[in-house]
Amino acid sequence: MRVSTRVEYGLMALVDIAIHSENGESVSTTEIADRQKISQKYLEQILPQLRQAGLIKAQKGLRGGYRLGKPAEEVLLADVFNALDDSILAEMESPKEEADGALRGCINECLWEKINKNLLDFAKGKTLSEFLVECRNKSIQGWDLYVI
Amino acid sequence: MRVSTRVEYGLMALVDIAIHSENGESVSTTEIADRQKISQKYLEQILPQLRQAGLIKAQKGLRGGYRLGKPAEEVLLADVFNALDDSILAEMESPKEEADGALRGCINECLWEKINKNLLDFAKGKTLSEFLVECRNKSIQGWDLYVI
DNA sequence: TAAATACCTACTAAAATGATAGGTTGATAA
DNA sequence: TTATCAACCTATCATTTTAGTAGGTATTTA
Repeated sequence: MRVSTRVEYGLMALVDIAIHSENGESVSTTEIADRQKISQKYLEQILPQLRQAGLIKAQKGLRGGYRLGKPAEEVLLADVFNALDDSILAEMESPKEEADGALRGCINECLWEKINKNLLDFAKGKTLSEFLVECRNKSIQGWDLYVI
Repeated sequence: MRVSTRVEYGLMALVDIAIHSENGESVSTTEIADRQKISQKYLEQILPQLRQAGLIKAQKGLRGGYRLGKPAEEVLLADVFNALDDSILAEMESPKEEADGALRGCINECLWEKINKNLLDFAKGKTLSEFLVECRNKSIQGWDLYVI
């Protein structure tokens, strides 16, 4: 399954922010873009979406930047998906889309709904804090995540 | 999660072929396109891919058409995915793609690999025959699937 | 007041998607 | 033998999505 760079970059930014704001400082897009090798201008479009979803908080002006909007234990992968990509969990809340024919509708009910349910369950059960632990473990194992 | 029309139409065609070739006759693209309200010319691009994957067999010429290439119990959803869409199960066999940075790589390992594994398990466990049963049940419940 | 920062809007190049169109080959039935 | 129907092949195309680039505005702090 393919995932957009928006989601990928958004997740990377979240991890970066979580780790580098632990001292109480805000983390700027410039820092994130430099560390994670992401286009700053592209990030500037992504992070406001995470802010609107309440996942991060912004501080404007000199020495401003981002912090987490809530504890990392409460930031769910599903929230990130919903904030950055309409399609991933599309079937989640939307009333079932009209299928042209009945066989098509049957396929939707029998397959896609189950697949989406599986994905949703996974995404709702995965927190940023869990994810941070896994990343730190990787880092200890010799990865250079630019996070420690 | 979004799915391409190629996969959707391919599945519809497989169900249609399975049901309408039970009497031993081949099923033509014209029939499928008419019954399922799919562009015939578009179907003509999709079905050869299913044939190359061995899921259906083609018979050229007058009174020709398609039949299943193997028993419906052996046709897996995963096979259909692989035949019609490069990206759905992309991570399945391919050697893990190079991630730019280590954090990106970590996200790939910790998240996408698990998500793809879940999807793959589901797709490998779902057979066309199971699917046919579900479709017939729907049909009995009042759906008009043009399949009975 | 200068610098750094988030934020906003518009634009764009490239790729993917969802077809449409026309022609070729092969099998069958009359 | 020939007309017809069928799979098959290749090219083209319009639209949408993706992945950015670019430039400017508003806000905060030192």
